[in-house]
Amino acid sequence: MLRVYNTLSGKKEVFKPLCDKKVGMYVCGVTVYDLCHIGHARSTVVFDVIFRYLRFLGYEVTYVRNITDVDDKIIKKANAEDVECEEIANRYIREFTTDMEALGLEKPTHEPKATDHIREMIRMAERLMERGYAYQTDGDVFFSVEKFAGYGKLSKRSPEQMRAGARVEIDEKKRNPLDFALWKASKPGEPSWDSPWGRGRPGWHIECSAMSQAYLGNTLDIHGGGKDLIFPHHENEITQSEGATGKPLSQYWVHNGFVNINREKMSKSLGNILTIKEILDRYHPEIIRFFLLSHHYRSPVDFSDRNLAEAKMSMDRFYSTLKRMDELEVEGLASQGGESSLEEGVQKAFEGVKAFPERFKEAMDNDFNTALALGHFHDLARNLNAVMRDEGSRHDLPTNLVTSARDNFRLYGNILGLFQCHPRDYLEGQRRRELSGLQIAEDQINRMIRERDEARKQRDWKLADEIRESLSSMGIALEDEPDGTTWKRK
RNA sequence: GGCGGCGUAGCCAAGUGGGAAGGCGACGGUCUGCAAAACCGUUAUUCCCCGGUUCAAAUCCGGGCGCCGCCUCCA
Repeated sequence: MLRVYNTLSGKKEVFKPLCDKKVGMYVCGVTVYDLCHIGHARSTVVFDVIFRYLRFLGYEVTYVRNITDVDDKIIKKANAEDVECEEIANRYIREFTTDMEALGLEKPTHEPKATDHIREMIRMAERLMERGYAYQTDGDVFFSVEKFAGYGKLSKRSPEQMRAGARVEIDEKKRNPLDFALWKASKPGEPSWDSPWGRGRPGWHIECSAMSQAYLGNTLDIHGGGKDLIFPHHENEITQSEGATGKPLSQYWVHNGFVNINREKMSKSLGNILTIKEILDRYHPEIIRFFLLSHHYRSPVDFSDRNLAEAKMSMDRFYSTLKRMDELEVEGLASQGGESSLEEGVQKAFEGVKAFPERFKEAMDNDFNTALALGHFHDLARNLNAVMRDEGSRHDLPTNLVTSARDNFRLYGNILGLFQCHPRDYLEGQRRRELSGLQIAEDQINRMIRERDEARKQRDWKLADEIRESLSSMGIALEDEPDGTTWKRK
């Protein structure tokens, strides 16, 4: 039974969609004015995993992730480069799509752009005018916060509290400083659309209210996004949507925590923004996913070389285990073994493999505890390594042990977007990334490995060790395996 | 100032009423020409501090200390 932490109630609640087996999920996507960073990666990976897990549970999920393509920052950038807003938006939509594919994210069911739904936004603003929640000043339309009784219920603060510490700019056109724009009169040089209030463009929050309604109806099952969106964005969405429809906007509100860089908040002003592209240059996408998923989605995570190196080590270990299993499958195994006659270690591995699906599910059912789920993968790998390590008897392992273990990695790994590569491709992909930071070319490494092999055949251990030491000083570590010597970056 | 969250081993990190998961590191061992990898073992009598509730608290309540986020169209 799945339980989900709901920001609205501040508690974990049993997940029960409105409509039996169907789930409507809306997640706030990106504003396309710049390259995406590791924080966007976290949010999209977290909701990608939630999407996959819900489908695994048998739900038919409609997942909507919007693209904000009309916004102050886009306009600013377009003016700076003296191009159309559309050009900026399209450029960064392309980059965003490339990044998402690289991270192995599934495509949402719908990815609507704000500019394709202006009509719905105008209609919602009109409705709010009709119902007395909104007012017009010149060409602007504002939502009147004090008309909506529940204002502050998501972010847990009252309008009085907010006014006390208000840092919002005083806008002469607003009746109350906390009121927010549904529609903005456009200035020259800005994109604009016809509306009952003259040429203008939508406010930020209205796009999500209008698009979630267009694709998923009045009440969603899950509405998600980064923690920073709780206020004001999601608070305002609730206010608008519920003001317009009289129905709850979403049953469950899910928010992911932030990514810090070396314990500092990532921000433009600190200049420590790490883009997804920069990280992908150095780490295999599954390492990034593993790193993100080894923390609970609501906790902050700290991105640092040390922490990423740790994630890499874990992934290397998993793929070494997978590689060993693949080799065994190719080399051939004993046929189905009767479980009763097996030795203790094999018995234990068998039990681990059989218990895995239940353990995995239990972890994920508890508010998507991916960190615990990954712990179970570690247990699985350790048990398997233990029985595969003995060269003499490992070919006596029962086929069904190895195949069901492999299935666990493939099937449950898929929910996390991990362990989906061929081990060779993973190891080589990561190695290629690491080589680019070193002073040595791959063929030179291979040449030195051959020389060392020759020396070892002659039992010239001194020369062999010198070559190994020489490579080591260049950051290359060697591993002698039964079928030859491989290398990796230290 | 208001609101919210966090503090678990040298480090990373689960656990939210009754066993302190898992990983990294370290140390000892098996294996190896020596290594590495892999495996085995050891590594938190105790969960920031002080009180309280309870048969029982890392977990609930009160107070303190420390860190962080939001209150700015930042995921």
